[in-house]
Amino acid sequence: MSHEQVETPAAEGGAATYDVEVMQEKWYQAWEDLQPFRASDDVVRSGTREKRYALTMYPYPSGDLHMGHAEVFALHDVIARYWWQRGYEVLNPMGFDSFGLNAENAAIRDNEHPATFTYANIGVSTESAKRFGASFDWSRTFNTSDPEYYRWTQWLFLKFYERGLAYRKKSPVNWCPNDQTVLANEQVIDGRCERCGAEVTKRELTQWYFRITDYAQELLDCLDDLAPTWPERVITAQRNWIGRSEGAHVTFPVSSVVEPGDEGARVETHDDITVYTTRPDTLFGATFMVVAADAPLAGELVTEGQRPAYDSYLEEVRKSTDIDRLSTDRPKTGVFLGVHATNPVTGAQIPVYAADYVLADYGTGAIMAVPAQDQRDWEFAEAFHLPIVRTVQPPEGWEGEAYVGEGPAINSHNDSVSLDGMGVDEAKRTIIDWLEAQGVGQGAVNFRLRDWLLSRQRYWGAPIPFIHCEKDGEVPVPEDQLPVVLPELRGQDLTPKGVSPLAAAEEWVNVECPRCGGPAKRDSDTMDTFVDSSWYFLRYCSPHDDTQAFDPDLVDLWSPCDIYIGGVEHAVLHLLYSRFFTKVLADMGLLKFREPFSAQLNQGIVINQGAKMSKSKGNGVRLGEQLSAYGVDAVRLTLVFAGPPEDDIDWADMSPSGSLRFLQRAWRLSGDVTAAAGADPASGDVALRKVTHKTLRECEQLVESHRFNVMVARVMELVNATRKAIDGGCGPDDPAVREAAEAVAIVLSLVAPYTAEEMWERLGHQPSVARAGWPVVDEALLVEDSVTAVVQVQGKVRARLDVPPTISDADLEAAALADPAVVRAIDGSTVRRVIVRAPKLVNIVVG
RNA sequence: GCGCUCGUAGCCCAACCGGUAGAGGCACCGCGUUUAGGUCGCGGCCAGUGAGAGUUCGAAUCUCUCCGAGCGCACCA
Repeated sequence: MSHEQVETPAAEGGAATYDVEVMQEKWYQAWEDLQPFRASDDVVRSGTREKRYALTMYPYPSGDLHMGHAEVFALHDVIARYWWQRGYEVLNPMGFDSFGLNAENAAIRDNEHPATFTYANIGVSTESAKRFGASFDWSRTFNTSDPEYYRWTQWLFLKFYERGLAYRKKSPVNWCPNDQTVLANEQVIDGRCERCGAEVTKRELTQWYFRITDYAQELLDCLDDLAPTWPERVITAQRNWIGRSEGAHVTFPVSSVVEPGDEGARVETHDDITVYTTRPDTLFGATFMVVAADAPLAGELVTEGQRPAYDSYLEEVRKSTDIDRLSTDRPKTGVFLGVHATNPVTGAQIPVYAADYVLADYGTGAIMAVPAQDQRDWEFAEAFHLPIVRTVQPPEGWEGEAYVGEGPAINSHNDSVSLDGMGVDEAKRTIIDWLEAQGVGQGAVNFRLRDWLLSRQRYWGAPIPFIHCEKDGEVPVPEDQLPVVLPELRGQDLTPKGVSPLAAAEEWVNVECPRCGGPAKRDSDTMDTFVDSSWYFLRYCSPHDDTQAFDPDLVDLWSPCDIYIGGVEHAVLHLLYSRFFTKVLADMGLLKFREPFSAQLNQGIVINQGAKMSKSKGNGVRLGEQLSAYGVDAVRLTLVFAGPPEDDIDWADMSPSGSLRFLQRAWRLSGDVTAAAGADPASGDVALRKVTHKTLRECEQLVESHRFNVMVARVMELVNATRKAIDGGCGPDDPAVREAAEAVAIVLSLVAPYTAEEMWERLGHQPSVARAGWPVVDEALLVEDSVTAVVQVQGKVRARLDVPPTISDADLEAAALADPAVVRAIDGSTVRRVIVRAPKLVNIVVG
C-alpha cells in the first residue's frame, strides 16, 4: 500500500499535500533542533512551572520496537503531552533495562559479547522511538548495563548489606534448568520460569537475599493509600502475594519417644516443635503433626529406625517439580518420623510425620494437623488412618469433610481451660491467652511473602560487590573500588554451567582480601535485573551525576512519579521490588517519600485475530510495516482510539486506514481556513465556538480520566463540525473556524504529532504545536441556549420540547401537559403523578 | 473450587448522580463530485443492552439467579 495523497491549494506555510513520509522527515529534523521536551530543573525549582513526572516502564532492548511498545508509548504520550500543553514542566524520561539473558544467549549463539547486541538494539530502538514521535527527554537516558549506572546498583547493594537487608543463606531454591540459574519466588509462575517457561526444580544453594519481609507489613498497609489511583488488580495481586495472616505459634514438646515395633526402647529426647497456625482455636483437634519433608527439622527428628524410609521419601520429594507438587487432587503422601509430640492442651501423644504438603519455608516448616477443620489434614488423616476429632460444630445437615466455617467450639476443654460454646474468634483469643499464660505459645502474624533471592548464576548483570576470604569471610568491596566491572567474556565463555561464568574468569575472580590482604575470590554471581529496575526511576532525576546514585534534592523536586504506565505482568515483580527499595531508601534518609508511583495505568496488549501474537501462530503484526503503510500518526491514532487503554487491542478489528483518512480530513481544515491569524474569535460564529469550547472542556476531563478513546471521538466531532461550518455554515473566513481548527491541532498534538505540527504551521504559527499551550475554555460558551426536554407518559417518550436550560419544574410541567402529543397519549386518563426533572425530563404517570 | 471484572448494532466502542439507548469509527448501501477508480462531500441501513426475575414513575446502569468470556488466587496451615 502506498501513501495516499490529497491535493489542496497551497496555504501559507506547510506542504500542499498530505505526504506522510515528507512530513515525518521534516518534523523529525525540526524536533531534533527544537528539543521541545527537555525537562528543566530550574524551571521547577524557581516555581515558574509546576512539575509532573510521567514514567513508562523502560524496555528491554531485545531488538527493534514492536506493536506493544508502540501502544504504551502512544498512550503514555497523550498524558505527557497533555501536561506540557497544560503548562506543567514534564519529566518524561526513557532508558533501557539492558542487562539480561536475551543478549547473553544471543552472544553465546553467535560467539559475541552481550554488549554488542545490547547496544546495537538500544541504538535502533532509540531511533525508532524518536521517529515514533514519543516525547521523551533523551538527554536523560541511560542503560542499566553501563558501568556508570551499575556502579550505583552495587553501591546500593552495599548499603542494604550495611543495614542488614542483604544476606546470604543456604536454602532450597528455585532453579531453572533451561536458564541455568536460580529464580526468585516472584519469577516462578505456576511452577514455571517466568522468563522461559521451563519447569522449575529445587536446589539446595547458598544465595544472596534482600530482606523484603522486614517491610511486609508496610508494603501491605500502604496499598490502602494507593488503592484510589492504582489498578485494582495490581492492589489485589500484591495483597495476595504478601499474604498476611494472623494466628499463633504453639510449642509441642517432643517427649519420651518410642520406636515402633520395639516398644521398650527409649530414644533420646528431642527439642520441641513449634508450629504456626491460623486456627489456634482448633488445638484440641490436633491429632498429629506434619513437618515439611525438606525442612532440616525433619532430618533432626527422624529416628534411626525410620531414617531409611524418610530418606527415600525425601529423595522422591526432591525430584518432584512445583508442577507436580501444586497439582490438585494429588493423593497425600508422607512418612512417619518415629517420634511423638505432646498436644499441650490435651496431653495426648500425637505422631509426627514428614510430608510434602507442608512447606519448609513458610511459618516454622511444621504444622499441627487438625483434620476435622482442615481439608488437607483430613485427606492426610484418611490416607494414614489417623484420628479425626471435630472441635467446631458444623451446621445442621453438614455432609462435607473438614469444616472450616464458623460454629461453636466443641470437645475443647481440659482442667484449666474450656472453649466449648465459643465462636471461632472468641475461642482464638481465649486459647492464645491461655497459651501465653502457660508459656507454650503466643499470638503471631505471618506473611506469605519470602525474602527476595537476588543472586544469579549468569554473566550479563551487575556483579555482586563482595569478596570471599577464607579468613575474613564475606567482605564488601570498598566503596572507592566501585564499580566492580564485568570481565570481558564472550561466546562460549558464557555457556551456562550451573555456576556463574564469572567464576571461570581467573584473573578477575582472584583478588586480595580488602581486609587482610590474603588471597580471596570475588563473588561470581550477578544481580537479578529486577535490582537494576528497582531504582532507575530515581536516576532519571540526576542521570549524569557521577558522585552519587541520585541527587536527593533533584529526586525530591521531581518525584514521586505522577503516573506510571506499564504492563500488568509486573504487578508483583517490579512494582513490589520498587516499592521495597523506595521504603529502604526513605529509611536511609535519602528520600522524603515512601511510595514511588502515585498513580498507575496498565495498558492492554496488542493481539491479532483473537490470539496473542507469536511466531508459532504466525499472526505477528510488524510495527515497521504498519508505520510504512499508514504512517506514524495513523498507527498512533489507531492504538489510542481502539478502546479503553486497559483493554487488549485486536489489530484485526482495527482500521488504520480509517485513522489515516481522518487525519487527512483534519489536516485539510488547516488549508481551508482563511480568517487571519490572530483574528478575534469573539466576533466569530457562536454555534461553532460553543462546539469548540465544549469539546476542549470534555477533552480535558477525558484525558485526566484516561479515556483517550473517547477524547479522539470528541476531536472527530469537532472536525466534522468545522467542516460543516466551512462548507455550509459561517464560511472559511469566520474567526470561529480558525479557532476550531487551532483547537483541533492542539488536541491532535497529543496523539498525532506530525499532522498536528503540519496543521499548526499551515495555520501560520511557529512550531512546536506541542508547546503551544492548551486553549483557555470560555465558561460562558459552555452554557446551552436551549435543551431538549423529554416528555414520557408511562415511561414512553411522547414528546420532545425545546426549553431554556433554566426552566422551572412548574413551567416545564405545564408545557409538557399542554403538548398535543402528550394530551393524546393521556387520552382522558387520570394523571396520578408527574415527575419533573427540569430541564431534561417529565414523566407522567396515569392510571 | 474461591474471588473479581465484563457481556450494548455485522465489527471496534460511547452513554455523568438510575432519566431521550448512540457520540465517534469500521464495514455495507445510495446520491453528488470525478474521464474512471480511489479520495472528498452528503445521506442511509443496523441493536433495545447475554437470559430471566426484582426494586423504581423510570434500569444498559441498582439487587438476585442462570448462561458466556476474561483475569486473579488455589496445599501458605
